Amino acid sequence: MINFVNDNDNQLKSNTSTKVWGSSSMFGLIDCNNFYASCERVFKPSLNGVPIVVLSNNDGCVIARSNEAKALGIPMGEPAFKLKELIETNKVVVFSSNYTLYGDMSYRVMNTISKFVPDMEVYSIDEAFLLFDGFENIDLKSYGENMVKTVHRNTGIPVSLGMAPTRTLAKVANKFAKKHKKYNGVCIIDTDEKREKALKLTDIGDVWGIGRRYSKTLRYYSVNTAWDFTQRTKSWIRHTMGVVGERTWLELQGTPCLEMETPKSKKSICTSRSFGEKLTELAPVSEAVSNFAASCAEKLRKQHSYACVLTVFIHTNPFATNQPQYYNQTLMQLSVPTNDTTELINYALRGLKSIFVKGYLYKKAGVIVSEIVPERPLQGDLFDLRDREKFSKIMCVMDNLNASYGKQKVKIAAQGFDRKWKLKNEMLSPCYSTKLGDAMEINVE
DNA sequence: TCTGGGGTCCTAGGACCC
DNA sequence: TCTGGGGTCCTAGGACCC
Repeated sequence: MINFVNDNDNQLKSNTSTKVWGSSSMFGLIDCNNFYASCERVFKPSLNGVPIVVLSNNDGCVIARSNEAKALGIPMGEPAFKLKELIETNKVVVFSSNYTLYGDMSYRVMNTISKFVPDMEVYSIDEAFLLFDGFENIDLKSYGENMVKTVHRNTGIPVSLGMAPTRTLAKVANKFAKKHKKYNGVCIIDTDEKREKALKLTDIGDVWGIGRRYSKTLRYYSVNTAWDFTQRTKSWIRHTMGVVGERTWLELQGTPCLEMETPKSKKSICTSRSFGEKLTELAPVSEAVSNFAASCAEKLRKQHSYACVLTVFIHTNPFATNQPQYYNQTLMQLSVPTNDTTELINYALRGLKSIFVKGYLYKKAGVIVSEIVPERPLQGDLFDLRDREKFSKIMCVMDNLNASYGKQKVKIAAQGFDRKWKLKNEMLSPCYSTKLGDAMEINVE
């Protein structure tokens, strides 16, 4: 996702003087506030001011919270069943995740943002890095405020924007923009004074690139804030955290190490799910795995590539410590690179058979395709007996039908109809913005 | 009873070769 | 048969991100 540059010592700039960075090349990080919760709210304005949470697939744990829900102390990632009481007493509104809705809203947000900057990199469903290049004579603060307002007006989604000379600092700035109302949605770090102040107020665990593991280690060495981190020597950081930590260190000093990147096709694609109920027999697991393989194949065709390797894995519920545990996976080299649904299902089922052991309660399975190469004209292989041209045409027809008439209207028999494995989503909202023949206009304000 | 899913990069260690 | 060292490639696992 990210290009690394300036990885050598001579790129290190001195930061001892009070430097005012020019705005010649500033990075921006814009992201949606409480994205999934905000999406649900756009179409149900009656929920303004009401605590909302959105649950992960299978209604497992909390993956998004409105500000009101955060104020109730509902933590991110908390399993839903542990929150039952809190939810009932506080009348928290709960949604199953609706990725069709979020994906479409994301597209609208990104589309609006793209009109404002020469270059952007969509980093995740709810955030994007921006490059402010050639903005020397523009007041970035008011320009940014206008962006934030426009996105909200056009889509109904509130966003925050951080700007700074590096991506890691832009992330820091973004946190301030989100946290404090006085910033009006936009915070800029463009002087050394602001940088120092911001870093002193930033907990080490909140720095982009420093996760739970490293923050624990760092705290042990009395590195508690981002500022403490920058005060250590580069070689100490290198020794403790490797090159990744060193890059973060440089970025926090104001030396960019991470460049904007053009979208690349994925290097691996994974489809996996926990089952709605535990499965003991091969048949329903086969059905699930067929569907996962089909989904991988579809994703491959969408980015016009083939996979050379397919991995299948299955496992029991690791949280059920009183039950016998089993985890296994198998990796297969495909004889010919492919994105053909029928072929990938074949491999996946063969792999599954080789690792499936009867007698366990299976909770989850998945298919991963990797060693992804660009689609290219099909070459005849002496030992390849498959009529690839024919199957390629069939896939094309299938994709087109499913695009016009809805997902899974046409599928392979192995994908089945039982769907014993399918996940729970009992509190799903309608796909407001993408329902067929129901193109929806959003009105806010 | 009930604990997500999909990615990336880096490193250490083993296998193998010369 | 024994010995040493260095390079490369691959893989599994760890760390991080959203």
